[in-house]
Amino acid sequence: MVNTEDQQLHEPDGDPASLDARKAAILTAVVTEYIGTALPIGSQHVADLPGVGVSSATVRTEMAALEGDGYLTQPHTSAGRIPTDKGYRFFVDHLGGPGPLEPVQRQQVRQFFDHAHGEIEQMLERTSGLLADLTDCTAMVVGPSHEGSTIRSIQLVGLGPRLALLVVVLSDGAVQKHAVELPEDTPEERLAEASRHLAAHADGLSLDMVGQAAPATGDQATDALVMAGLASLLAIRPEDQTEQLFVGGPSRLATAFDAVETVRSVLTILEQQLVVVSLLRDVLDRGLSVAIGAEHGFEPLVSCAIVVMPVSVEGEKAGTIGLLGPTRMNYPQALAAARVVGERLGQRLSESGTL
Amino acid sequence: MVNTEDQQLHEPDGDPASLDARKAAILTAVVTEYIGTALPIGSQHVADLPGVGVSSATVRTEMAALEGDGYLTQPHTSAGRIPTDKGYRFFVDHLGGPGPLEPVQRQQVRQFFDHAHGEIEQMLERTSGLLADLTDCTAMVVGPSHEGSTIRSIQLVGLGPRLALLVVVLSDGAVQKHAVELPEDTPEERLAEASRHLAAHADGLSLDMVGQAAPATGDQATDALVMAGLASLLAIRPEDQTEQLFVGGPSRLATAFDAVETVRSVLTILEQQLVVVSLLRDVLDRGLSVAIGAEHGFEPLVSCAIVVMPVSVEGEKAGTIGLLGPTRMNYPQALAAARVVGERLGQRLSESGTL
DNA sequence: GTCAGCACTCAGTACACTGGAGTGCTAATC
DNA sequence: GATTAGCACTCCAGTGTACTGAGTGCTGAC
Repeated sequence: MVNTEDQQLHEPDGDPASLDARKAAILTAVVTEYIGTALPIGSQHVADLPGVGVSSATVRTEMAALEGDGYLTQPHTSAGRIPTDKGYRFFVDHLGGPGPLEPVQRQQVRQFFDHAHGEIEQMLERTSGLLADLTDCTAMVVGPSHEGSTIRSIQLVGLGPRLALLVVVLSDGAVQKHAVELPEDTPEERLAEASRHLAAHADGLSLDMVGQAAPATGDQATDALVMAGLASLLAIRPEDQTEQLFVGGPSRLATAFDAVETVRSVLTILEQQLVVVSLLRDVLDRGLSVAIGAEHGFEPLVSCAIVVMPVSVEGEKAGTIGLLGPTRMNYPQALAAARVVGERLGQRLSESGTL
Repeated sequence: MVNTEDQQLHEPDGDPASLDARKAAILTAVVTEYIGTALPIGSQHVADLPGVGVSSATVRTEMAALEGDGYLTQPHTSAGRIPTDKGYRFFVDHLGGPGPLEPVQRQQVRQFFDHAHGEIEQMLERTSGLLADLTDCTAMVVGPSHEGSTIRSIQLVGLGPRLALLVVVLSDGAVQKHAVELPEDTPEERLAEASRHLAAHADGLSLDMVGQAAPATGDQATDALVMAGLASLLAIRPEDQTEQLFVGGPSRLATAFDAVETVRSVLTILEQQLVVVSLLRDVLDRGLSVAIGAEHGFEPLVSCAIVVMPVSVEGEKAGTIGLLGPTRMNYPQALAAARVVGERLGQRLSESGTL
């Protein structure tokens, strides 16, 4: 009876923002403790925590109310409470910012970026490893999209009598290559000649635009080469133009879940780059930085939570960072790590002018 | 090579090459059945199999003998037998060749290589996926080493006022790139000029040799650029010159093992590219095509078996294929898949002239 | 040498019992 | 009216016992 009234008062239709201070404190305590121990949390345990200041009996009534409102649940009648996805959601929404990183970790990040240099792909790959180390989650790093970038250089390099490699450098520093089989033995000079024509035609264009016919060169054999090069360019497009995904520390999944079947299914998802990339984009598009349980609408990952963080270079979106863990992942830590690494990565990318 | 013969000729104790026909048949039956069911195999079950033709009692005595010789073991007294690593070793050594592939799979391989084209890295990556599909093991594909290959093209491409990208094309079709930060704003023409000098100096050299000082150009600013380019080349060396590793289907590990801890530790190994690459090389160097349990001497993988297969292009070693699974993996199938895919991959690589 | 028969072993399952952690409820207290 | 101590209740986890059945080793007969 009392409960029903309470529900109607506090719960217009599942308003997670309105919990009185004590309920919020207890819920937060349960979430924090459960994240740490992975064991159901009992009322006594919560009452013993500093800062709660009420007896276990009071905690019990509050917990019962929280369960009624869907923030907590019990594995079985005589067990402690564990948070529901809604409980985690409240927790995350009321964190008040990502919070700071441990000094040791801060140091680790600084050191990493001080020593990072050279190739962007390699750096992204290693960044995923760093994130996995920092958070004990599986990390996903999506590289910048080549969508807006234009061709800075295009060149045919002879590798054999009938084989050449088309090497394209984009304005964002990406390099694409494609083997071109030649119909006939082609001397080096003709390749160079064709390269010049291709470059003249394609320089400054985006990969999408380049397919249009190039002007004739006057020499038939060279024209054929140019055409072959353009054809290869077209072949690149669908395959390699999507953002690259780097997954770091998949083994952490086996630490996070103790059901091998869960590990298997999540690993299977991670093997599908396209799925992962679009999942991250999807979460980001919906304005979330954390997707808990079923929130992302992707059934195979209901037992997971995802933290996303855009990486931007001078205001432009230049990639995404993602962290994948169990719903009871350490959100403050994960958010902090994602934010710090995201910022530093953005800086690093803008320093090396990759946009 | 020599090792294999040696091993088979003088065996320390208990000669694995000499088991009488019936023992061999029973051992083979146990291995085959256990590979299929993952359950301990009882004497009755073996006696029921076609081709055995003796009673369960006889099978029992033979099994007891096989256990005494270390080919079989019992999880507990009243259970059936499961093969030991020595048992698997005997099985593999007496397979009499990899055996054929299922027609469906053969078709799958053909189709794959008919549609494979373009980038070598992408092809290797997909090959690892194909192998995982075919064998239900985790597949490892090691790309060709760039060791002997020489520089075919070298070019500085301007990406921003103070940033250039050094793009190096090797004779085997590999493309390496490295960001070069420029001390001052550099016009396009000077980059081109420096590129020409770099190319003249480096063309035909291996990456190892290129570090030597290039002749002066006469222009100081250009010289500085050339030096910066050479410095970047040196920076590439240790990092990226090792063979690339592509891992396909790590989720299969979670199917193969039901202890989540095993999955975790094997996944952790797979995250260390260098370790995996050198492990595969090591097994290959010892002349083995299968390493079972502790045979590879790598403690974290004692519960695994590894199948390796060199990929060669016109007699030259051009990469390695590896399959990783539990010791009770399907050896005939794995060997068959590795052989067929290895051959086709070698053909494909030689067609596209990547050596 | 092979095999049917038999006693034996032991994992797995089912069942009952217990201890303890944790709950919900209620009545007393502030 | 909110808080809390007290209490009865629930249910998991752990333990002990009994039973089953798959599989073994051994033995004696063919």
